[in-house]
Amino acid sequence: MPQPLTYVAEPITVSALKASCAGCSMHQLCLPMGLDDEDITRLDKIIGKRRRLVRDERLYQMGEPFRNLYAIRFGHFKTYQVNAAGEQQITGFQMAGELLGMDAISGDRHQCDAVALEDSEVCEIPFTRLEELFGEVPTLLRHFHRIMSQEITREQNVMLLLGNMRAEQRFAVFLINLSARYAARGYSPHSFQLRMSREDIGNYLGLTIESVSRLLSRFKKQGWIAVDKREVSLLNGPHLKALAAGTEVCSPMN
Amino acid sequence: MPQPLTYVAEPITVSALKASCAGCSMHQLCLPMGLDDEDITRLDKIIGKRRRLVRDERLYQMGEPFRNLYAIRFGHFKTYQVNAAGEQQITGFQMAGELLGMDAISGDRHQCDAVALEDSEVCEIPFTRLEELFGEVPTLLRHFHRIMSQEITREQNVMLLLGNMRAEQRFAVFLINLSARYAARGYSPHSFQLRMSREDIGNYLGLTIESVSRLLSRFKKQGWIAVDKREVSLLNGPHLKALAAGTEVCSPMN
DNA sequence: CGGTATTTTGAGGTTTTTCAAGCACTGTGG
DNA sequence: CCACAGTGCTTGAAAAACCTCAAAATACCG
Repeated sequence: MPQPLTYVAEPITVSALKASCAGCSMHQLCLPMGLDDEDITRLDKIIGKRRRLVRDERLYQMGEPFRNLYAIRFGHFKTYQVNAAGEQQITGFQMAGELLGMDAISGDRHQCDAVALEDSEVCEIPFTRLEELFGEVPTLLRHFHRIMSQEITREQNVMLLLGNMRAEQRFAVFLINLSARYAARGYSPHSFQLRMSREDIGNYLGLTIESVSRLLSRFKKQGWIAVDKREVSLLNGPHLKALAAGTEVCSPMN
Repeated sequence: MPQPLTYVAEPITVSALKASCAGCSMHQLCLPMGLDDEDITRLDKIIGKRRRLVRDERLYQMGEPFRNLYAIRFGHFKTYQVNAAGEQQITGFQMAGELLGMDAISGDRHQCDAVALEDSEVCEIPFTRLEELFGEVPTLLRHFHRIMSQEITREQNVMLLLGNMRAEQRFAVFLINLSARYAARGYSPHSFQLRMSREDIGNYLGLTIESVSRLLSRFKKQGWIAVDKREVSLLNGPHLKALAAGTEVCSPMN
C-alpha cells in the first residue's frame, strides 16, 4: 500500500519498526526473546518476508522441501499429521509468538501440514540463514534449543492426555491450556474465542465431534463454563483446573 | 580395574578406543554421525564418564536439575511423564545410539523420568560443554538439530497412534517400529526380545495390560506372530505392515 | 432468503476397560 | 529337590466409555 509522497521519511521508519522483531508485540515470547538490541537487529536482517494467510489457507504441506521456520505474528494455526490411510491427527494449535516447522529440520521436508484457523500473518525465517546466525549470536542458539525442547515437552504432555485421560479430563486440560496461553499474551484467561471447529477439537483430543459437543453441553449444564457459539467463558476455573490435574475424579458421560 | 604392568602401553589404547565415540559401534546412529575424525576427537574430549545402570535403575528423574544429555551405548530405556494425580504415561522406549534428556533443555530441569529396562550403559554429555562445542563444530550443531527435530516427529507419530488408531493397529505399529529400529542396528527385524513388560507396552500404547495380552494371543492365533514369553517373531511382516499403515482394516477384538 | 455447513441431541452398538480368577514362571529357604 | 510366595501374564464375563448412525437445530454465507 503506497504512502503519499509527503510522508516518505516518517512512515518508512514506522512501518519498518512495525515489521521488525523489535517492534513486534510478540518478541518477548518469540525467537528474539532475551536478545539485546544489537542482536535483534541482526536477527531482523535475516528474517524473510511476512506472509499473510486467509482462513483455511495452508502454510506448508507434508513432503514440501523445508526452507523456512515460521513465527506467527498474529492469528492461529493448526498442524496435523496424515498417515498412509489418509486419516489425520491434529498435533497442535499454535498462536502468536509460536514457531512452526521445527519437525521439518530432520528430514529436509515438512512432516506435517500447517493451516491457518483464521486470517493470520507469519514471518518467514530462512533456516540456513538462521543457522549462520547461530554462530554469531549464542544467546539466539540457546533460546532456539529451549524452544525445540519446549515443543518436545508439550508433545509429551499431549501423549499423556491421549494415553491416560478420560474425555472429561482431556477437555478440561484443553480449556485450561488455552486459558494459560491467552493469559501469557495479555488476554483474558477467563473468556476467549475457540478459533477451531468442534471437529478440530475432537480430532486433537482423540474424540469424536459428538463427544466434544456433549462435553461442552455438560460443562455448561454443570455451570463450569458458558458457551455461545465459539465464545467460551470459564466460570469455575479452580474446578476445571482440578479436573485437568486429575485431582477431581471424572463423572460419567451419560 | 587395574591392568598388569606389562600391558600398560597396549591396553590403555584399546580401552581408550573402546570408550571413545570413534570406537563405539553406535557412532553412525548417535550424536557423532557424519563427523570427521578430528571433530569426533573434539567431541570425545567433552564426553563425561560412562555410567552403567542395572535393570530398573533410574537415570534421571523429573524435577532434577539438567546437566547432561545421555547417549545410550547399550541397553534399553523407557521415559515416562507423571501428572499431578500420579498417573504415568510412557512417552518412549529408547535403545542404543539414541539420545536421552532433550526435553530438559527448556526448563533446566528434567521433565520426565528415564529408567533402564535392562542392564545398560550411557555416555554422559555435559550440555554446557556441548554448547561450547557447537560454535566450533557446525556439523555437530546441525546434526543435533536433526536429532531434536526427529524426536518431535517421532512424538507426533505417537500422537497419531494414540489419537486415531484402534488397539490392533496400535500394536501392529509398535511391533513394526521395533522391527525397523532393530534392523537399523544390524539385528534381525523378524525376531527380537521385548525388553519391556506387558504393562509398559500397554501404558505406552494407551491400553490396559489385559488388552495387550489379548492382542498378543490373537496375533499369535492368527499366525501373524510367534510369542514365547518376551521373545517375538514376526511371521507375517507384510500383513503387520498393512495393519500398521491402516491399509488393512481392523478386525474386532472378541 | 435459501442453501450449505456446523453443531447438537438421541438411541443403540462396539471397543476397550474393569473386575475376578487362574496360570506360569522365578527365586528362596527348608 | 520341593513347597511357597511373589510377580507377571492370560483369560473370561460384565460394565463402562465412547463411537456410529440418524435426525433435528442452528449458524453461516452469498
